[in-house]
Amino acid sequence: MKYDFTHIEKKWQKYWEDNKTFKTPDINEIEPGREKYYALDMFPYPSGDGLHVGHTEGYTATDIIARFKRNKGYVVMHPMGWDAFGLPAEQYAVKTGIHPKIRTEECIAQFRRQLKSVGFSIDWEREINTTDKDYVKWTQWMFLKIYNSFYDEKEDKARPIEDLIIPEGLNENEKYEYVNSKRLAYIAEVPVNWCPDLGTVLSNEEVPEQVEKGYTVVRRNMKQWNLRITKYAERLLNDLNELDWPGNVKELQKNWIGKSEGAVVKFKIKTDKEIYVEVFTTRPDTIYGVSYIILAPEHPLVNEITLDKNRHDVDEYIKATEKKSDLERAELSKVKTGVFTGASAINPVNGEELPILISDYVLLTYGTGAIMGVPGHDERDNEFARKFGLKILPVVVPDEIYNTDNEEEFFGKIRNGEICFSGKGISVNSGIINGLKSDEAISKIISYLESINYGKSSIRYKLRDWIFSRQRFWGEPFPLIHLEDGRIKSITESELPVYLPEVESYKPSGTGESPLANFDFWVNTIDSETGKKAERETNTMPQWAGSCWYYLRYLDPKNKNTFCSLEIEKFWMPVDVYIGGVEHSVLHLIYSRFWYKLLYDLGYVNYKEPFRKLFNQGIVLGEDGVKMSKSRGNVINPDNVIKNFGADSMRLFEMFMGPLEAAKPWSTKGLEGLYRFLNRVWRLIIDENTGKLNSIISEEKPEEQINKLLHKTIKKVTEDIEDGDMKFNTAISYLMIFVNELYKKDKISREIIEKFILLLSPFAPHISEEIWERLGHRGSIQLEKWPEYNNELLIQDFVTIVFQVNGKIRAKKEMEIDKDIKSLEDEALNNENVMKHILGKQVVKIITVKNKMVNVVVK
RNA sequence: GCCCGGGUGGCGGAAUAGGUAGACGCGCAGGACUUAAAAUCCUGUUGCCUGUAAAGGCAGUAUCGGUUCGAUUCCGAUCUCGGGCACCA
Repeated sequence: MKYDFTHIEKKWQKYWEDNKTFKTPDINEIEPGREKYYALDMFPYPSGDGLHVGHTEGYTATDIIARFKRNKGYVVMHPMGWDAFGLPAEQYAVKTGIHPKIRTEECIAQFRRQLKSVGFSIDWEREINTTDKDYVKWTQWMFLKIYNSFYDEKEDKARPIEDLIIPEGLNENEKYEYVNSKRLAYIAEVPVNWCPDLGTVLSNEEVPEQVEKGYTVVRRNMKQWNLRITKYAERLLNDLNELDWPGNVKELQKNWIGKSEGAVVKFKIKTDKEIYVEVFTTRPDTIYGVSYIILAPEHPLVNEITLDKNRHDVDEYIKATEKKSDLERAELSKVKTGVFTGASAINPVNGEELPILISDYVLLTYGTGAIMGVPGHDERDNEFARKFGLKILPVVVPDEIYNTDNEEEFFGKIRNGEICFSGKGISVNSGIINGLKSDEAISKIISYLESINYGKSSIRYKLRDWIFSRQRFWGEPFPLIHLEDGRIKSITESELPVYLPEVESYKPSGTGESPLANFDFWVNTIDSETGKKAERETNTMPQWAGSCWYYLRYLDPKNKNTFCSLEIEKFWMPVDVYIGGVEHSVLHLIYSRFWYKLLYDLGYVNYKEPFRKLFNQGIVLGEDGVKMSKSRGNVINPDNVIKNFGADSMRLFEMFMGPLEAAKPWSTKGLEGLYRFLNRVWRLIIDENTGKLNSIISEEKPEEQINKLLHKTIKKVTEDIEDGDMKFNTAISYLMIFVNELYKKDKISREIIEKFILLLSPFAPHISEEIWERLGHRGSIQLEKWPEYNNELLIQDFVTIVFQVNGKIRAKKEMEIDKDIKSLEDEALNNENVMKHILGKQVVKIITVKNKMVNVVVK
């Protein structure tokens, strides 16, 4: 009987399903003291294209770990679900008039079938779908918790809005406005990325993806819902330290959060009125080198301070800026532009008069939207000053130039714009901070500015609040209503979920509102508390909403009372290993961390961080070495691979291609190699004529040499799975070496074979189950104990000693282990080839490393 | 421009508390089995040179230099590929 992978794989997939082999026990069924392991995959968006080999690569890695941990005695959580809200289903609905829910179900069915065909050890009873009413209910519930919370700066955590202390003396309306201004979800007129083709706004993070697809994105001011993620900037940054994440992802998040420490400084505007402009700077020590002030064109002060004679130019400039998208603003910026407002400001440290300009290289959204121009020590300011002929002053010198003969030359070069020094050094021409190192100068000048009430230290982040609304149909509606008096109110929890209507048209409204705005029957509602007329909020949430917390719902998927019980959450969280694509490094992973921290603040979860260990799988390239794409026709379909070679071969090959994080090309030839390996395993153990065990398998005790190799293999495979590097390629190569060795034997102990099959089983579970059964066992191999290795058996009797002369290898010799240094050296010096190379030369010294090498140094 | 990560045979990739470079697989070449092919099995496979052979020599981990008895591994400079950020003051 040949290795009939199709038959074997179907048989065991059915067995696993019938016997609920991978069912994770309920919390009260778990024996006390048993260790848990939570192996999580980034759940897929079920697209119409079906699963691709990139999905299966990451999922295979997680599955290997999950299966291994079960064998190791852990109670394992290994679930799967669907991130099913999303644009493709909606666009399909616009085209066909079929409700996205229906299309989504079709796609899910396809994905589910495919995932099952790979043999992943998933507990399918925990399957979740972000578009289910039950799931949407809890996403909306969480939104309400966020909406009804504020950030307590003193306690540094979110708290329920009821705890907010409202200042005395406010009238009803002011109270309402005050509370709204503190909510962690708020509506605001903000510049957004509007995509006319899609009829929706996009988050900054989403823009590049859609632009790549050929959609245009423009900048436009719109009222949008925002989440105050910026309140969590510091915690999101600090808590990265405790995570076992790839360094580059931590770095990416760090850059994204973009913390800068510096100061805000007030400059008085030279008029008879008391107006000040505030700037943010990381280098307040350069304040004596300021030669002008620049405001962002949108800065609220611009209109107020502009002189009549400059007004025309300023207005023109603002108009031109408005037309530019962010992208253009950045790109065109190679040549800096700007105009004078005619106004000037006073430098608080020396009374200097400074012209005020506007320029689009200053961004309203960062810092205070205004900067102090220090052209001697900032590249951008330098470029600007040279273009506009503004004065350049040297106020910092590098340590090595300070107080040397080169100082004057350096000053000259700064003044004429030849060089710009943005590093730290020593302050000069700087009044009270002369002679101080930059860091000291910074603290001293800040103290001084504080003392005269003209500035204070300040920390700024690049991270912006999260624009949380989308003008789409296929997303979670906001559980909010608009009353006739214009007020916004959250609906009561008992009314959740607010689900999407059954309609026939999904086209954008054209007004910039969500398609939901088209359906009066859905929009018009009644405030359940007062019975008054109200309209539903028609925006929907972004796709990230559902993926912010799905890993929690798996733990307690059927709970009607809460999204996940606190006790269950405590047992299973945090996630022990989370595998997915690097493209989610800043989007999904920062949003989920934020969301989880918020739930933590409000007492709904037990930990500070959700994902203890993160790993990014690399992409699988096409056979031609470039990214797989339909247009190139180099897409590999897992269905075909499984049909032709089996799921076990595919799993094995995807792990054998190389380290998990690397981008690697697919190779059908390579896949065949792994298929060949499995055939070798099969034929080694099974007699192809009878289907019974091969006659070379004996009940005798294992032979010593092969037993030693087995234990070496156990050690390697165990460590490769456990160490977290996800280098399964080397584990598999050891399994191959072992099989190659077995092929040289004419008798193999059954014990050896059984342990080997256990080692193979996480990688190639179907064939392993089948062989395990044919070896006479009942029940799944998943229930067996993982083999342990015996350290004593790892000790080698012989080692190869290398003999070198002057570092060049001249001979090698097999020698008994642990030979003393003297006998190693004697052996080396007596070696024919060594002698040849030291002949006629003087031996200077001999360097010997026990069990490794002898190096004879000669002159 | 800035930050991060890489450059090892024909290919995917092994091996770094400095100590046998190229494990394992693919491909290729030769052989066995077969009428033949496929499948399978065995042998070889970094390059160059000497040698019938056994064997030996030289070079070699992007390039150049350094430290060392010894460097793919450590240090410096350069080239190059990939990813991220990109006026963040």
